[in-house]
Amino acid sequence: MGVREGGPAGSEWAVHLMAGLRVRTQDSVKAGGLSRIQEKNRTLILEAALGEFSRKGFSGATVERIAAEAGMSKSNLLYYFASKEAIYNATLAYILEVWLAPLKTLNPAGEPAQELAAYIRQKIEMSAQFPEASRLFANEVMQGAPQILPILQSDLKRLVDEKCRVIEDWISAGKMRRVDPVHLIFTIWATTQHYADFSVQIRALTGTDLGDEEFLRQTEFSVTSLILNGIGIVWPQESGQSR
Amino acid sequence: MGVREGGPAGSEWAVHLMAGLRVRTQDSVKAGGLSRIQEKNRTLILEAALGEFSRKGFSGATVERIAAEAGMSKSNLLYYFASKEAIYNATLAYILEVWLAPLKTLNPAGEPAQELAAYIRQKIEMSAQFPEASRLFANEVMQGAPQILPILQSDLKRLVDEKCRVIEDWISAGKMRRVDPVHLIFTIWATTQHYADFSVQIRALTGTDLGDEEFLRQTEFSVTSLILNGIGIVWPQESGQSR
Amino acid sequence: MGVREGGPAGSEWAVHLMAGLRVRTQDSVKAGGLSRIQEKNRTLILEAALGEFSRKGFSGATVERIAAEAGMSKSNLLYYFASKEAIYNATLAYILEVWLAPLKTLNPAGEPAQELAAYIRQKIEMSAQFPEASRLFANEVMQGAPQILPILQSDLKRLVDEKCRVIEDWISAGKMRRVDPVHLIFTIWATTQHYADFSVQIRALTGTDLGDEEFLRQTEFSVTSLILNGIGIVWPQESGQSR
Amino acid sequence: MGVREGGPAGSEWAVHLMAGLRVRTQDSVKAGGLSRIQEKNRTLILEAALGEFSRKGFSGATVERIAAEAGMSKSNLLYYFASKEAIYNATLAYILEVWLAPLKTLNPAGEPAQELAAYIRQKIEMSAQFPEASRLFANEVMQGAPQILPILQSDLKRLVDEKCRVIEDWISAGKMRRVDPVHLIFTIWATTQHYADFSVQIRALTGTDLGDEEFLRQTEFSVTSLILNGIGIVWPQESGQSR
DNA sequence: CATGAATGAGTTTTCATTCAT
DNA sequence: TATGAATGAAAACTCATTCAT
Repeated sequence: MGVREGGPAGSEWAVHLMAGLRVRTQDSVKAGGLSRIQEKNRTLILEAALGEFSRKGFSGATVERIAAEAGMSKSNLLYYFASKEAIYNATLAYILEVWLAPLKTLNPAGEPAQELAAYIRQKIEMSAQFPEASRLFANEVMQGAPQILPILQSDLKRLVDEKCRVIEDWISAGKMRRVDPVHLIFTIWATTQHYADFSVQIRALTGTDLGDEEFLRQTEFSVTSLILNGIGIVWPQESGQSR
Repeated sequence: MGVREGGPAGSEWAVHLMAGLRVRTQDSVKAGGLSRIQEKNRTLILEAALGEFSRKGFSGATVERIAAEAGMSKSNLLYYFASKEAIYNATLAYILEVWLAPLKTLNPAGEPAQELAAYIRQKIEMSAQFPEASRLFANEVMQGAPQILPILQSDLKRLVDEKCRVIEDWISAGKMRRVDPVHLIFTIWATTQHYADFSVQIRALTGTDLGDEEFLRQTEFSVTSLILNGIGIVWPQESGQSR
Repeated sequence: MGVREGGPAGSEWAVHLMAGLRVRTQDSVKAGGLSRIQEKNRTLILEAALGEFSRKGFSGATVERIAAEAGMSKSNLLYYFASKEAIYNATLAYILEVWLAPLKTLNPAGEPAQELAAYIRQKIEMSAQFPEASRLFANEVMQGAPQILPILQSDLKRLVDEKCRVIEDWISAGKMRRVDPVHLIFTIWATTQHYADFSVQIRALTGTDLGDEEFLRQTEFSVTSLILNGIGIVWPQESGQSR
Repeated sequence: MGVREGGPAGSEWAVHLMAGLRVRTQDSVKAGGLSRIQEKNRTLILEAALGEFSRKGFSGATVERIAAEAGMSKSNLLYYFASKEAIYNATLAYILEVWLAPLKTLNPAGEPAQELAAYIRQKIEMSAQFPEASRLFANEVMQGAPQILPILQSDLKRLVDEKCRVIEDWISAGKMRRVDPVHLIFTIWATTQHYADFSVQIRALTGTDLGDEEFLRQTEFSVTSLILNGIGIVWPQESGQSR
């Protein structure tokens, strides 16, 4: 599971995002771009780091294990990233945009039913495909967001404010029940990410998790229908087959 | 915030639970009982450990900081608990029962509206009063539940199965919309715990968190109303003022 | 040679100074003083560190070698001093006062002949007994005095300014030739310390160094007579036998 | 200050010496001579190395910084010099001859007043123009002269012995007071080099150093007059303006 | 019950040097 | 000539744990 062993990415937009993200990650390193080999190694490292950090947290992770998983020597890894913290930050950056992207797709011109259903579906698919990213992000925030707090306060805040206004407009237009938009967003985040972050618990209780196609569909359906009903939108049951 | 500096406990049952837990935790340690001072020190350690582990995770926590926060020497702390892992396990145990208690109160004989609303309210109040416990638990599960997986698979699974049956009965009785009970439970867990686990993010986006009485009420109302509406229960709006 | 293997300190004032210094070093650590064992180990470490740092410089020194020379494990050494830099600073402090002390003894009420002769003699004996201290100090200053620059600019400057005024007074009183006092002080420092700092070169050129009693006397005589004559003081040849 | 950024060389003979040295150093490298670019790069490296080694000492210096300062890659630098130690040795060689050259100019046929005054002036100007060289040399000797001890014992010893005989002759001829010649030489070295090696301390105490023309003249005057008076030579005050 | 002293295993990092192109 | 990539050995810490008192 996760970026590394996820196989061919399942949904179009996720592939697209990952591709975009990589490009951006690259040219932020040095003017002039990276050599083929650098690009390859950086990616290997970041994917190994994502696994290690999400499994063990920052302190529990070791540079040596990341290097081993990336198939290179510790020294060589440190040739690419100056320190453990630098790897960690790069890994967060590697993930952050992808992780926050779905919210951007919420289209003010669309109908809340379709828009929110699509958003929830994307979030759940993210949880299914990139559970490690979800856990890494959760870990970072739970420890007080030492690295990304500024981003949360600026970029994310701006984005959330904007989308809250979209929801307000839908409410004003009578298209959905009056709810506090920010709590609606939190609810969507909470429910969808829960399936990635607590997958061990979910597996302990249900015997399966989002890695299973069938369970994924069920989850998508349950969450979407509960939330849409919760905001007073009659949700056409025949969705959830989108994949 | 948290167990230690929680100030006057907000709700009756939580106080009751904590008190109960303490007694139980304490006298389950060693046959023969503990001296007054032992009892006091164990509690000091566990509360310090809760803070440290929840802030830093298992690997990031240090025995020295726990000892310092508990106001004793490292050596003395290790007189009470044989190892860091032992402290960690004791801390988990210290918390687990309290953390899982609310679900037990779901009364089959009650009406789903009242029962679920009460359950949600309890969970949110737990998040408000014991955010460190929530984070500790989340951390443990996210890292694969190395210590508590067996408990999840046995005790928790039994409890969840039982309550799922309760919900099924309510559905069969036509008292609520047909939803997958386990997903309903997950949704309640996810949304309520989210406010504790991601409080830094919530604060970054809203400027406040559950520590604020006003925000706590808002959250309680939003979450409860969304979920109850989501399962087809008309929820009397004037609740949420229960505190 | 040096503090450690210097045997019983040769001259009274040096012993006195070292003793004074130690006391000061001790109680600057923690209120309440150090235990017997701590005092012993701190001293062992500082003396080992003095040797290592003076031989290899800060970068060339290794904590492991200092620990070995102090007869303890690296970890135990780091129990006493938090870092290599801390050891280095403590070593500088351990030495600095002793190193700068002789200048303080320059007595305005005395005759320049006696006073300066005594000062030169002290400085040369310092070089003979604590060549490692001299080299450590030289090293520090030559690398730009990263640690002690503030002390040079404040304490030392004050002291030098004061003693320059003493010399000015002697000049005004017609007791010595008109020279720039600060250059006189530099000349005394330079010549006396040179025998410690460049002892390897001196040994290569003369076959001996200040460790040899005979050479020590010669040096004392040559330097004192050259400088005193240089400032127009007829120097009674029978001194230099003071030891 | 130093070789690199020395600006317009102050005195004729120093320029001459440096020039001579360079030629000699260069074509002594490899039989067959060096290409234009090799010659240039070797010089760049040696000048960068001089700065780095004199600032940080051998252990504190890094090949990478030398390479950076020389404007080339580490790998390329190591193409020119097989190892860090090789660079260090070459840098010492690059400097040594210049550093020791002034003593050679002491002319037995001349008058001690002129000869010694000229020698002192040369040494002080060396300190002013090549303080880095002075510090490098001091560092090497203070660490036990690991690289140049043989040279000190052979070449330098021969030279010093020879010049001691010159001084003896002057003494025998009644041209100066009876002093131990070797101590006289040490005194000249010590005083003149002190202004380069301890320039940070000098600046801390006087606010200036040999980089300042005015201070340079003062120093030259003070040191020369003190030493010449010290050996019983009446020194014509109006010199020291030679530059 | 309590603590200061000591330690060994592990972890991050630095850096001279080598390799391949 | 020149350089980017890679590495191994060393070094400075960190920290849970043990020991002695």
